[in-house]
Amino acid sequence: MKYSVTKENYIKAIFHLQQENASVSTNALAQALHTKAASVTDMLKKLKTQKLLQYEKYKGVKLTVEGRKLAILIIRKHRLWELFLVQKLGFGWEEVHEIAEELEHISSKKLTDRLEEYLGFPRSDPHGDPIPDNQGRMPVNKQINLADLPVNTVSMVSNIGDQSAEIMELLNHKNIKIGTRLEVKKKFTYDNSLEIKVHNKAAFTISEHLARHLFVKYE
Amino acid sequence: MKYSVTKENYIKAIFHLQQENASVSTNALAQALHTKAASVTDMLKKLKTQKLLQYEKYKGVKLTVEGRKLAILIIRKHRLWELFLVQKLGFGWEEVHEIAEELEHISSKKLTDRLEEYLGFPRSDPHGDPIPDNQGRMPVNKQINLADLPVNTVSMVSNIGDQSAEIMELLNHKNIKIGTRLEVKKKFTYDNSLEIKVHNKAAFTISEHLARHLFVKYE
DNA sequence: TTAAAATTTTAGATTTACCTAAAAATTTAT
DNA sequence: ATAAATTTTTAGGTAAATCTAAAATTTTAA
Repeated sequence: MKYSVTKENYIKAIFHLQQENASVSTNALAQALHTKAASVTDMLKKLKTQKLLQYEKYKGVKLTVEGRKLAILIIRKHRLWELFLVQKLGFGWEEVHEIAEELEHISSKKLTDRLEEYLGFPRSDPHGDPIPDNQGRMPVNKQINLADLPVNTVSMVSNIGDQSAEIMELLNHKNIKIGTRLEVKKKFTYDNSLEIKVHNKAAFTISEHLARHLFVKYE
Repeated sequence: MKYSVTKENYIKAIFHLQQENASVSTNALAQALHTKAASVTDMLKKLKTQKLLQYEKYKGVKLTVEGRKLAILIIRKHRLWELFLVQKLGFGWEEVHEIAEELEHISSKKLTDRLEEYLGFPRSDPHGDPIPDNQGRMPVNKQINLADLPVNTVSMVSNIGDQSAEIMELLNHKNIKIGTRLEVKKKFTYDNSLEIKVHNKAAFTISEHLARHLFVKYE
């Protein structure tokens, strides 16, 4: 079955918003897709008839097994292309997201599988997100929010929970990227800011807001 | 300026049909794009207002400088991706055309230029077609139709003038591909079939129809 | 618990790319 | 040169994806 780019984007957005099997609201989708609630309602009806999701008026939406499969395939392609752009074409990891948004809709399954092979069957993309295999199995990254990391524990930045240019600017300035090893030295309860230390450089402070968007692995 | 995939396909088709600055007919376009003449007329009006082409009712269509630039960019991307698929991902040269039809619409200019660099600034694609550079300059391949090749002249297959699976099947069977060195041993005026000889294998006969779709370089 | 607020859906339009059928213009062939 | 054939355009309509405005439903909060 072949779906339009628009439909694929709906499915992907629902997948990303659908935490713990909870259903996704029309408004949340409208915001994520930069469109209006009325448009979302229209589209959900169409996607329902295509059995990609379960939808009841006023009750929100959940992906079916079929829908989830499609979402994972799109994410697989997105992440493989991101890694290709960084690893083979020398792009910076902060500039590949936008290009991968287009490449993820290229349909050839053979291309996806060959690309994966060419990249050596990677397990995660340049942002640290896991890459689903060609059976749709997604490796689970045991990671924790930096704000929840105990003090004095060495950890490695494994994920950035936001793709905006703004966070990238800040992280570049602070010299933090995927793979950066750091530990939390102190937590300030006043504003929940954190004092962290990278490698053996001088410690510095980051906001709670930033910490909440950084994920780390440890032990 | 960003154009829809459909519009890009119209521009590309006009470019390919527009020989020697002659204008292209509505019907020819309809056939090339697998659509109807009425739809073509509609679209030509839109593309005219976007200044991509010159169009007068009943007089056919020609690309403007702007339109030609766009066409060449699309062809550049198409051919770079084809080469990438063959050279880096190990695809057969007969299976890449269809995939490149999708990849040629990826918009990032930086991606195109990086891909070109990654491939070592190639001058032609796996079918032997020249790849335009990032200034839109297209190397001219001096090639001749195999049917017009003088007898007993060693030449090299440089281009296949048809992308169909059918011609590929035949060529695979005959063991002919881009780069194959061959010479014409005899021309039969009865049906214009040709006896050709590849390397030092036994000579065999090909139809005029096939010969007309094979292009070679010699001297 | 019911009124106000927020969310969601419906109704009715718009734009893009396409279609068929019929009219208009051009080309070809007698 | 004019009638027939062909090509091209116009007119009017459809489906996909969007919109605004208004109605329906659900949630929240006094």
